[in-house]
Amino acid sequence: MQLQTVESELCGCRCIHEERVVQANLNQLPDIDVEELARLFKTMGDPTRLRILWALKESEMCVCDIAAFLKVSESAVSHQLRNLRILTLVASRREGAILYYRLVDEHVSLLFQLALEHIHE
Amino acid sequence: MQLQTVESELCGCRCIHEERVVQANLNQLPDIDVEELARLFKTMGDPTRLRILWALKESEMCVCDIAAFLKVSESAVSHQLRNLRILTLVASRREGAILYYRLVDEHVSLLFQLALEHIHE
DNA sequence: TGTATATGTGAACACATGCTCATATACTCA
DNA sequence: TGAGTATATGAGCATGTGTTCACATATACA
Repeated sequence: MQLQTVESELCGCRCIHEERVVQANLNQLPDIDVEELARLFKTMGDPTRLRILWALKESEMCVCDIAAFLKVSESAVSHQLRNLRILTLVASRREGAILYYRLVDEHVSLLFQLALEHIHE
Repeated sequence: MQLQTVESELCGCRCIHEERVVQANLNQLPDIDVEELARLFKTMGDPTRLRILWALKESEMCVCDIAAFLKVSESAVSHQLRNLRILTLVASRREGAILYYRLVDEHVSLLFQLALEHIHE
C-alpha cells in the first residue's frame, strides 16, 4: 500500500531499487531538521567563523580580541558573531562597553573533535 | 618575549586582552586543518548533500535511487556525489553498469547525532 | 553634556556555488 | 558492432554569501 503510493509518486520509470527508495522515505529526516542541520554545518563551514569558534574554546573574548587574533576587521567579526549568535553557537556577556563572547555549550568542541578525527585518517 | 612579538604584529592599537590573543595564537589550529574542517562542514551544510548522506546511513544506493528519493535530477545528484567523494565522505562500488554509493565510515553518522543534539535543546 | 571607545548593521560589490542542459564516458546485451 | 542504460562532467546562469565601507548605537568618562 505504502509501496504503491511511493511508486506512483516516483513515476516508476528509472527507479532501480524501489525498496531502498521506500525505506529512505520512511527513515527520512523531517524537513525542519534538515534545514537546521544544514544551517548549523554551513555556519561551521566558513574558515573565519571556524577560527572564531576554535578560539572561543579556550576562553571568552571580545570583538577586539578576535579581530586582532584573526587579523580581520572588527566589522567582519561582528557580522560573523551575529551569525553564530543566531545559530545559538555563541552567547555574549556585557561588562561595561565590552561584550565578551563564549561558546554556548560543549557541542561545538565535540563536533570539532569528531571532524578532526575524520580528517586525520 | 613571545608577548612582545605578538604585540608588534598586532600594531598594539585596539587589542584589549592581549594575553588572550597570545593564548589564542598559541592554541591556533594549523591552516591546513582549518581549511579541511571548513570544507568538511561546508560540504555537510547543503540540504541536498545532507539528505544524500542521511539516506546512505541506512543502505547503499545508486544514483537513480537517490535521485528518485530526493526528487531531483540525476545530474544534480552525480555532481553532489562528486563533492562527497572528494571529501572522502562516500565511496562507490561498481556492479556492472551500476555504481553503489555508501558512507565511508561512522563519522558522518556521529556528526549527525551530535548536531541533532545541539538543535533539539 | 560631549568625546572616545566598543560593537552593531545596512548596502554594495566580488566571489563562490548549486542546478540545468548538453554531451561524454562506461558498461550491458543483442 | 550498435543500441540502450547508468553515470560523469563542463559551461552557463541564477542565487547565496563574506567582506568592506559608512554610519548607527551603546557605554564610559571627563
